[in-house]
This record gives sequence, structure tokens and C-alpha cells, in this order.
Amino acid sequence: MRVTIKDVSRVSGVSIKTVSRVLNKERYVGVETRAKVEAAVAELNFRPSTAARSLAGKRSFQIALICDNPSPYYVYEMQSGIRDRCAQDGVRMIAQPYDRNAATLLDDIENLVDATHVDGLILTPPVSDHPQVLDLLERRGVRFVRVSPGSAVDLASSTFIDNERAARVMTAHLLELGHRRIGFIAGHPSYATSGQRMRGYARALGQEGLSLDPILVREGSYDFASGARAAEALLALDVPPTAIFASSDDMAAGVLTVAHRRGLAVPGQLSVAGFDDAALAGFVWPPLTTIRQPTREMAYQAADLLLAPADAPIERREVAFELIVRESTGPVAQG
Amino acid sequence: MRVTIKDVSRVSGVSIKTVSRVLNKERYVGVETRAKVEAAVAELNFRPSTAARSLAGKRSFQIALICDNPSPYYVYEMQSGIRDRCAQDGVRMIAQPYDRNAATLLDDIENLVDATHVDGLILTPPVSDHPQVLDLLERRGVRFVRVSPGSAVDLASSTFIDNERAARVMTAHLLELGHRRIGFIAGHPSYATSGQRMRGYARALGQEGLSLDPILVREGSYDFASGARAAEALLALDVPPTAIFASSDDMAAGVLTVAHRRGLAVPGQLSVAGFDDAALAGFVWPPLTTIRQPTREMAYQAADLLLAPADAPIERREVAFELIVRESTGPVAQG
DNA sequence: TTGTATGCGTTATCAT
DNA sequence: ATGATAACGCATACAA
Repeated sequence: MRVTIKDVSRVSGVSIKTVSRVLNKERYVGVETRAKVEAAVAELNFRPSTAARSLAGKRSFQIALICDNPSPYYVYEMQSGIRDRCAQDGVRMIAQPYDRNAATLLDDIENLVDATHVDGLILTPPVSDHPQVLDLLERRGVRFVRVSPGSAVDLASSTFIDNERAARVMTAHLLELGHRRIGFIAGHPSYATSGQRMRGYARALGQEGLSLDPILVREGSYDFASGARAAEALLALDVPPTAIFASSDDMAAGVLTVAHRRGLAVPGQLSVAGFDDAALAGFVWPPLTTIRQPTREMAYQAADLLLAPADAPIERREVAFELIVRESTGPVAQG
Repeated sequence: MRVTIKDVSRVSGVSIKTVSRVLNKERYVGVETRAKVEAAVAELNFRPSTAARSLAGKRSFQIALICDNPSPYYVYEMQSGIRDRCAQDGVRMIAQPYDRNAATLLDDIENLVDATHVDGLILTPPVSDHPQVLDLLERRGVRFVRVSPGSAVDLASSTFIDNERAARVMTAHLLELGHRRIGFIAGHPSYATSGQRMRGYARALGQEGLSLDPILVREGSYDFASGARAAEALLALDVPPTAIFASSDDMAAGVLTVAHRRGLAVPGQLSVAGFDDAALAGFVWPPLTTIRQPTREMAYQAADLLLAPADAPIERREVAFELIVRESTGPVAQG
């Protein structure tokens, strides 16, 4: 049979309530009493039932991650970071299935909240900016933390990198190498990060006195195929760009593939830059120059904010990015 | 406040128990009664509390995935397949953190089982062959399904592909192209699939009257770095192989990178074959010839077996693999 | 600092 | 086919 708090109470010779106190690390427990209880817990191998705890108490010891991203690496890093933090508090993570094309998103989330009594949610783009989801959670008084929010940033705590500055740094790097026609592949507009990165690109150009040429800017959707399509279009221009800055690594991989099929040497005839440095770090060939986005760290901090005391103030926590320069962004080719 | 079964009972005018019957799709409920209850459920937007259900009943409507794999793509596909199946039954998935290096695996799993009362577990390699874990679950009477088990395959239901035959098919393909010195990079021995794939390689050689040359076989660990290391060693041989069969895609990517750094044309001077076709499908350049392992389908079937009626017999469900031939495995170079 | 009684929302048992 | 009532294992309010 199952070991219950009652058994611990009996073995240790104290009341159920006192055992509960020890489990929840409440104050006002005698040192001796605590020791007795802990001994009994260890002896019986007692593990409190999450179901009973969440039914009786205010906490469920579960949080949920709402994450639908085209990149498995992103998802993996998000989960890893969150779990690292949750493990410290004995909290579990529910990986909620979410199909970005599903019309049932709102219903799914409401169902999740009601059914599991999760202590909180972590939202990643593009859900972190979904007005109706935010509204729903606010109305229901459910705690949540947003990753990379783009609007209403003071609604709840969040973690992020400075996407605009990162894109500016990357673009400036390309400009410094002598590039003047730099193609840019944006993400889907529903991702706030897409606009942020595009603005960084535009500002870096402006600082060099260059104006943004709309023909050099394409819309992708952060995945391989859209990056390849955009590259095809850019490289087919009468005056093609000498460098392409894809605002995600998967799209950059698409660019590389297309460049190769067209017989272009990289970086000899085309410089390629990416953004994220997860999917392709280490093993795409040739290596990309990228902005490294510390996804795992953002996730860890998001969980940290979510697990903070209920009265903790709303906090925006910025994480540092890094420019990783590899051989693929060489100077402009001679002649 | 929270909507409870009591509210539904009041609004629909039937007893709590009858509402429960409708929710659980039990028999012996009048058509009219059922309709009334369903109307009330919809009107009140009632969602039963998972916590209360698992406390009172025998089911928790939650299952857990124990998966620690070096490849984010594998993890992603596993989760996706499982969630697709679980969604049909309104069951949730807990993604249990598991560090393959952790000494606490057994304790973690026991804790998970006790704390959450999960209805079952899905185990992926190498945990699917972990003797103590299997023993623990058996002892505790916890239901579980194994993915790609290597031993004691009748212990519980499982899903798998015929790894040995797949490796044989791949190797035969290379032999047919004229290759006679084919390097092989195995996975870590703790993965049963590693031995299975190696045996397939050896058998294919045998069928051509070739004996396995131990110097051409290296041990990796299914990740990029180990594949690169093994390739370095193989290509540094006095008589290097003309083809390398890496038994995972990540290792194959390592091989490709090393080949490139050494100035080898692929497939001109070296043919490269992989296994899995998840991480690299579509975007590694040059494309690999691989065995496509339908991870998502294996996951879906695993969940299907786990959610089957309690009295369902133990079942081994095989899923088909596919040989994907791309340009990278060309014939042996002339001269 | 410790103990007692009550209730969380559902399923299970046993009635009718 | 439907209903009343006792669990389930824990936290909470309130006492002592």
C-alpha cells in the first residue's frame, strides 16, 4: 500500500499536522521533532501525493510550458532551462501540446489551468504576445512569465535579450567587413522578436548613412524552407546582396544550402549570418557567424521568476547575448 | 470561484454520481439524463479537477516520458508523437527531467511515480533497458511501455524498428556501390540499438563474403563530437575507408565536417551514411543518405499501447524504417 | 511549539 | 438507471 502522512505520523510519534509542517518547511518546529519526522520520512520512503497537496492546498507543484516553436533546439533548450530550475523546488513541468495552427489555443489553456491547477505558466513567442491568452490569464488570476515579450511588457515578469541591439551588432559587423548590400530575412510578424531584429538591422544601416532597401528585406518564418525561399529570391536579384543576415539559424541554414546549389562559395562570394546559435552551433558546415541567444538561460530565469514568492514585484530580467564570429562572414569578395 | 461537479449536478438536476458517470463515459446512463448533464457542463464550462480525480480514483490522467537523448530532434519527435496520442484521451504528459549522468535516476523515478500517481511511463533508450528501473516498475506494479528495448523484450509492451535489418540494408547499399572498406561508428554500448545496428553492418559484410575489420569500427556516443573524433581516427588510417556509416545522424554530421576540413570531396572521395534522418533531414549540406527512423510514429504507438485497456495483452509493435538515398553516397571514386 | 477537526472535488461502494 | 455517503491524502483554520 501507499505510504501516507499518517504512517509518518505514527512512526515518528507526532501529529499529522506537525509532519506537514516539516514537509513544508514551516517555522515553529522543534529541532528534535523535526529530526524525528525526517527520520521517519526517510525510513518509510515517504513521498507526499501531489494530487492531495494540490487538492487541499493552494499549490499544485506543477507549472506548464506553452511553447510551439519551429525549432526543436529551441524547445529543448527551453525545457532544459526550466527543468533545471524547477528541480530545485521539487516542481514538475507539464509540456502542453500546442499546435500554432490550432483554433483551440484559448480553450486548451483554460482547460489546462482548470484541470491541473498549475501554479503558473511560461509563455514563449508567439504566445507570449497573444492578447487573448494574456487577457484570459489576467482575468483568471493565473500567474505567468513571458519570454521575449514585445508589447505590454509590464503586464507580468519576463526574460529577454535585447534583440534590436543584437541585430544592430551583427549588421554593424557585416558593414565593417565592407558589405554594403546586406540582405535581411525576417521572421513571421507574429513574433515580436522579428520586428525587433529588423529594427536593429535598419538602425545599423542608418548609422552608416545607408538607407534600407526594401528589395533586400524578405519575410520568412524562422524555419529552413522559408530561409531557402528568401535566399533564392535575394540571389536572383539583378544586383544580389554580398551578405545575407537571416534572423534565425534555421533560415540561415536554408540560405547556405541555396548558396551552395548555386555554386556560390561561402564566405568567398556570399557572407551568411544567423541568429540563435542553437540548431547549428557546432555542426553545420560551413559554420555560421551568429548571435548566440542564451535560450536555456532565459528559460531558467523565467522559471526562477515564476517560482518566486507570490508577493514578488513584476520584474523584467535581461540576459546577455553574444556575437560569435566564424569564418563564414568574410570580407566582401574582390572584383 | 471554481466550477465543481456539484454545480453541474445542481444545474442539470441530477446527482453528483450521475454527472461523474457521464464524465467517465460509463454505461447505464439515460440518453436524456446524459444530454442534460452535457448541456450543464457546456454552459458552466466545467473542467474536472485532475487532482481530485487522481486522489479519489484509480487514474491520474497523466503519463510521464523518461527520455534523455543527446539529440533534441529525437526528444522533440518523441514528445510530439506521444502528445498527439494523449490529446485524444485528454491525458497530459509530464516531461521528467533526467540527466543521464545523474546517480539519482532510480530515486527520481520512484519519486515521480509516488508523487504524481502517473498512469504509466514511456521509457526510451537507454533507460528502456535499465535493469533496476524495469525491476522497480515491475515491483511497484506501474504500467510502462518501452521504445527500442534490447533485452527481456516480453517484459512489457514496446515499439521499435528492426535496427539490425536497417543497418544491413544501408550497408548492402554501400557494398553495392562498390565500397569494400566501410567504416562504422557505433553508439554507446548502453544503447541496445547500438549493438543491433552493428550486427546488421557485420551481417551485410558477411553476406558479401567480407570479414569485419575491427580497425574500421569505432565507438561513438550518438553525438556530433564523438562522430567527428571517430572520423578523424578512421581517415587517418594508412588505408582509410571509402565510406563511413555512422549509426546516428549527429555522428554523421561530425563525419561530414571532418571530411570537409581534410579537403575530402563528399561523395567524390568519401561516402557518408547516417541513421535517423531527423536532425539533418532537409538542411545539412551535403545531404546524407540515411535510414529514416520514424521516431514520431514509434512514440505515437508507444502512447497508444500505454493508454490501452488494463487487460490488453503485452504487445510488440514494429514500425517500418526507410532507406533514403541521396547524392552523398556515390560509388567508389576512380583511381 | 504542537494537536484537532474540517474540507478540497472527485470516484467507489452500496444501496434503491 | 440513479442516488447517498464514505473514502482518497493532504493543508488549513483554529485551539491549546
